[in-house]
Amino acid sequence: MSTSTANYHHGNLRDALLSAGLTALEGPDGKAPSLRELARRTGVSATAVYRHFPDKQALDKALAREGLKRLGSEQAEAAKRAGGGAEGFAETGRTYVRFALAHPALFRLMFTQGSPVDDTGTPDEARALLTANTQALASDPERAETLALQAWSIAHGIAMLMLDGRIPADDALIDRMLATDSLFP
Amino acid sequence: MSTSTANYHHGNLRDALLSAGLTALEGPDGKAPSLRELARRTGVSATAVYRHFPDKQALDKALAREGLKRLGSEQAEAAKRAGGGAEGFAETGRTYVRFALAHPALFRLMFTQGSPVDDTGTPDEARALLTANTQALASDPERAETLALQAWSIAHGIAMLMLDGRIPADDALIDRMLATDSLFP
DNA sequence: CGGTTAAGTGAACGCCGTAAACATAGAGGC
DNA sequence: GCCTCTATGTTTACGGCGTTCACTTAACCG
Repeated sequence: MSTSTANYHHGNLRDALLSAGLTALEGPDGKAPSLRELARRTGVSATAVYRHFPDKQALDKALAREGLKRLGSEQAEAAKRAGGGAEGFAETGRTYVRFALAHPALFRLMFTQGSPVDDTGTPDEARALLTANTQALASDPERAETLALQAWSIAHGIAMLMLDGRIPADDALIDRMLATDSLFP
Repeated sequence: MSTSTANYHHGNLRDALLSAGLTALEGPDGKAPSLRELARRTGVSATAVYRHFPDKQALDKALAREGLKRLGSEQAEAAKRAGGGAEGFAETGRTYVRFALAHPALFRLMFTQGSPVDDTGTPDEARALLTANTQALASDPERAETLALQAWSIAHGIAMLMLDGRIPADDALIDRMLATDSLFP
C-alpha cells in the first residue's frame, strides 16, 4: 500500500479523491472539478464521497490546504536557492505569482475557501516565511507587519490581475513590478 | 417610462434584468444570482432571458461592465473631492478597496468575467484615471506604467485578501497599507 | 462464527443553464 | 381596417449539479 495510487475501492478513498482533485486542478488550464466528476474519476458513486467529507466545501477546503502546503514549500525552496536575505525574500514573491499562473484553478480555490488556518494556531509555511522574512528585513521593526501585508498584497494583486487577464502574464513584467528597490524605500 | 422600474413584461426586459441583477449583487452580503432566480425576480420565464442575452455569461459581462462604471465614477468623485494630485491619487486607491468591501459579489464578478474592454479601444474610467494619475505623478515618466500596475496590484491585492478573509477588513489598516510615502520612494 | 459498524450503492429531489417548439402582441404595408 | 411578419414572450424537456435517504456489503472483533 503506497501513499495514494493503490488500494482504491476498499481503503483510502479519501486520499484517492484528493489526489484526483489535485490532478484536475493542477494544470495551467485546470478547471474546478465537480463532486460527481471526481467520484466518477475515482471509480466510485457520487454519494460515497459523503463517507469522507461532510459536503463539497469540506473537500474543497482539504484541496485548498494541500495547495497552500505546496505553495509554501515551493517558496521555501526558492528562498533557500537564492541564498536567503533580501534576494530570497524577493524570490518568494516571484514564486508566489508564478505558482498562481502555473496552477490557476488551484490558486483560486486556495483563496476562495475560508481561511485555511481556521483556528488551529499553526499558520501555513507560506505565511510563516513571510513574517520571518519581513521581520528580518524591516529597518523599523514595528513596521514589519505592515510591510508583510503590503508585500503579500502586491504579490497577490499581481497574481490575480494576471489570472483574470487584466495584466499580461509576462515573466519580465513580474520581475519589474516586484523589484524591491522600486517598491519599498 | 422612467429609466428602469416601470414597463416590465412588455418593453425593457433587458434593463429590468440588469437592475435586478445589480440589486442582488450590490449588498455587502450579496450573492451572485442565478439566471433563473433573476428571471423569477423580474416576473418572467427563465428562457425569456435568452431574447436579450445569448447566455448567462453575457448577462454577467453586462453586469460587470456596469460595476466597473460605478467604481470608476466613485473613484473620480473621490479624487476630485480630495483636490486631485497625490492625495487624490491615494484616495482612488482607498476608494477601490472600500468599493470591493461594500459590494463583494459585484466586485468579484467584475474581475471574474473576461476583460471588460474586450477590444473596443475605449478603456473604462477607472483605468483612465489610473494612467492619468501615475503619468502626472511619476518622477521618472518612463516608469509611470510600472507604477500604475504596481499601484493597481496593491489595491487589488488588499481588496482580494480582505474579501477572502485573509486580512482583517479594517479601514485603518487600509490607510496604513496604502500610505503612499511608505510604498513608493 | 456471528453481529456491529464502517464504507459503498442506487434512486430521488430540487436546483441550475440551455434548447426547441409553440404562442402572441404590435408594427407596418396594403 | 385588415393581414402578415417579427420581436418577444411561454412551456416543456434535457443533462448536470449537490445532497438526502434507504439499502447492501464487507471487514473486523469478541
